[in-house]
Amino acid sequence: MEGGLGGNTVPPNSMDKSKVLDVKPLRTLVPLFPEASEGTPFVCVPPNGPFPSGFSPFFPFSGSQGSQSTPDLNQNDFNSTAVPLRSFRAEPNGQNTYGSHKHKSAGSSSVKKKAKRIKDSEFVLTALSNFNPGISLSERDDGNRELVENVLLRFDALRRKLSQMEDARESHSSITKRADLKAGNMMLSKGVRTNMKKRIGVVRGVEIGDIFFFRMELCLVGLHFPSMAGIDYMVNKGDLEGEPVALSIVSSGGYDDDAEDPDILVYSGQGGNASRDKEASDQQLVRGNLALERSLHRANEVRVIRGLKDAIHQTSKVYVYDGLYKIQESWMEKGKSGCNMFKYKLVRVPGQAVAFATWKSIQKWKEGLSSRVGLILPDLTSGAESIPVSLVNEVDDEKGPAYFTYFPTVKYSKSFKLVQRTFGCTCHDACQAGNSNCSCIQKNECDFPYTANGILVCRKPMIYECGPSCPCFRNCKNRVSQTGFKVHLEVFKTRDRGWGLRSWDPIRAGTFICEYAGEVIDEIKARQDGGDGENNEYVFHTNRLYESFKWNYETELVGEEGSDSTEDFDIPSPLTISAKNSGNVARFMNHSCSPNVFWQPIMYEHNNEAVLHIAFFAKRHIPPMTELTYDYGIPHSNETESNNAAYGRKKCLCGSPKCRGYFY
DNA sequence: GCTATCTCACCTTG
DNA sequence: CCAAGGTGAGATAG
Repeated sequence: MEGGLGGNTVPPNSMDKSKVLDVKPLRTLVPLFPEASEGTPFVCVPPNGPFPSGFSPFFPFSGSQGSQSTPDLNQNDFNSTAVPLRSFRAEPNGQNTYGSHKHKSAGSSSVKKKAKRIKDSEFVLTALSNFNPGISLSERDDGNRELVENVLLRFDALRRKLSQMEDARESHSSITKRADLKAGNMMLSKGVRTNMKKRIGVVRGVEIGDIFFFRMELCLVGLHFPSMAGIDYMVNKGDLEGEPVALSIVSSGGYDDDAEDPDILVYSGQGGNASRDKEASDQQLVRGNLALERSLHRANEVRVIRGLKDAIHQTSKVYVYDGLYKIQESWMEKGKSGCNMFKYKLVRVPGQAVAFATWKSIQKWKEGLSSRVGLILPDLTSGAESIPVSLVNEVDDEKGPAYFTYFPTVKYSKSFKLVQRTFGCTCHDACQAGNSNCSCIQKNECDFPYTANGILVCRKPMIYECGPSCPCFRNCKNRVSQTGFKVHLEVFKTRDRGWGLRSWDPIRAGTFICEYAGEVIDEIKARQDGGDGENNEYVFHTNRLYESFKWNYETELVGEEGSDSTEDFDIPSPLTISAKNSGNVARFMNHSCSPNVFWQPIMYEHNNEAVLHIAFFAKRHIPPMTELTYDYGIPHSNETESNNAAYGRKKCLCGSPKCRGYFY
């Protein structure tokens, strides 16, 4: 699923590709491509192949009682490492020594220690005293895909909320702005975590190619525990020698360890750095360095997490889980300071899904050092967006989707106006998060809807942005969805679902992706127009039934009263947008029953009229080259019955374990 | 031998 | 560039 670039290029069920056109900028052309009845993106083919690997069978955990038997099918972590480590054998008393905290009672030692640790931060303790993490003790030890995603989702929701609260405070500098650490601490202390048991090799539920944006996230899902240190290891006291074993490393680019080959990593040992009150010194063969040395001899697999600069937020970092490596050799060399440094050469275990290699390729495409295979058009928007959108087909010889006019936003025809006369704010610089006088912020229940770097904090029935009618600066932070998309998108041919949309850049949860552009039409007219069902593609409806999901933070975690409100919102005025003739990249987003993108209504002023837009945001962190999908929803039953033809059911090929089997 | 507490270093983050 | 910051290994004391 994730990071699936390349792979096997099996030609799909072949359609007639002979009617392919010469390639010209799409937006300027009149539609002349085949009838929608042919070459429609939503062909009905039985799903081929099994579910994506790493998806353990669906296992609901929301029931808070601890279901003891976590399904453990093929992911036996010890088997898969295939390295018989003596230190892993049970001790005489049958206990696996390290990390496997004993479940004597709810107040096990580690929990007690945590509680003590945060005792001075009464905010956390009082707010959380009755909190039920919904994760059983056994699930805390050993995770699965569902749990990992759940933990990451909850962490980020909390982190965004804490960021928002920090942003709103008066900015005297003494206040710490480390929402990531605070959120991480709260999660850990309340047991919202998984894979707590330290282990060599595979971590259940974490897939190769998964991305993270904070070191705390690595810790919460059990991939790499130290919040700063680059080497994680464990010392097994049952082992006579008491030798440490390296488990995982984070390569953050702090030391220059660059290799051409993406399967090779030369990693520097830890320590010896000069700091404010310390001279550079020789590295010592202790801690992590010792563990890596021992792991070289034991030949155990080491997880590698590669830290890279985030393409969208230049100042921050992305971490990519790049799978298992083995240490091939180690040596010592003089660093820049003239002191001794340890070096470890790690080689990727063959046969694993690609991850970091994809990133390397993308980097080369961007720098123009290598050309994108299957590239049809470098920019199908012909410059209508500030960032080009590639059109690519690596699968067959179809030369492009049916023609349409590229139009970057939503068009309201004169006869149809969803408008109310309102006015924007009166701020004369950039609207400030804590400014209670800004009327645009007031409309958002006095919460600034975005964090300082433009990430959506919460889903809401409506988000009010500052608009063209507001006198505030154009770079006001409350204009996220109207300043064009920031990720490098690509329209590509999928294997069995027509054309799809994906991104070259890694995308954080809450990132604005694009809006749904097109012509606003009447729902009734839409039904008439869409008479044969096939024409119903490229239409977006707000008034369908959507599967509910939880994305916002849990109110009890930040000490707010009241139970969490539902996130099933109604749109007061239903909106139907047709992108059949003109639209933007959003029209290529396919349906999935486990989508990674959701939509959010946004309103802002234009010529003193409030206009509604539909904006798409990332539901979770999305690795590069992962298809972007959202839930198309289900038409209300009276419509499906009376208008079955217009809302033709299509077989769903999303492949998720929760697949409903069809979509509309 | 065990635990509680302290100190320090760690490829952090904005 | 810097300072606040969480974690856990290791040291020390009881």
